[in-house]
Amino acid sequence: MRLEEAKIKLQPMLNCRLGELVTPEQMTDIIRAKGRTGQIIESLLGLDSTNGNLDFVDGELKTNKCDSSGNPLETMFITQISSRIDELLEKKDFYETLLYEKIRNLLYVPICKEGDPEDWIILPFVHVDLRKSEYTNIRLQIEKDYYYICELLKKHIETSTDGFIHTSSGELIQIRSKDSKPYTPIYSKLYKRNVSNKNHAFYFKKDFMRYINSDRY
DNA sequence: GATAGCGGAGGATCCTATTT
DNA sequence: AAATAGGATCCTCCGCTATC
Repeated sequence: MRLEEAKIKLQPMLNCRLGELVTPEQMTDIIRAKGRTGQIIESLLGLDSTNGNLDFVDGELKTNKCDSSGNPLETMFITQISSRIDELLEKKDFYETLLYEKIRNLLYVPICKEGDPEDWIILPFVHVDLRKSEYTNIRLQIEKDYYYICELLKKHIETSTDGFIHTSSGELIQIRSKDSKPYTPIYSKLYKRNVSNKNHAFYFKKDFMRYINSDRY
């Protein structure tokens, strides 16, 4: 499925309560299973999830917890880094990274999660295509953030007391821990040792969502 | 050739300490 | 006291290997 097709399918669901769209059974455990809402949206769109790294053939879907005005209440997960740590430490070209592939063409769907799950609302989405000229500034800022974060990671590995990486932030994106027990340590071939006892991931900071919200559909 | 089960990627949010 | 930063944690899905 292409991203544009998903926009059309999503259109009638905007401003709908979750209770109107799915059964109570589908909402079971939705609080504890943090990613459930995202998976529900995927299934409502009819995504087959057999698409390699991306949700769409040409882009990615992200949902995030918001208040009723669409203000983001959390940072937004992008992708884990454990298997690609050395690419980052070598400052691989931004446009060749999985990070860029994941965020290049993004359908951002804020979900207002005030009240009971059946009353949660799918808010109007934002389509962020970083290749378009209107997003040039944001793209360049993220590129800048990326190289800066790569530098911070190296600095942490070489100078922190535990020799591990720690939260590394730019203006719009950051890397911080992301794992569950049992942890997956991050091993660097470059340094020939573990550079973290648990996995980490790229996240969008809230400022990214605030920025793109200014042109919500 | 099936099926179980394990590990890592993917769906995210929660919690506590620190800063403002 | 409220907001942000930094770290921790939760569930699901899927592919690969081990085992049937």
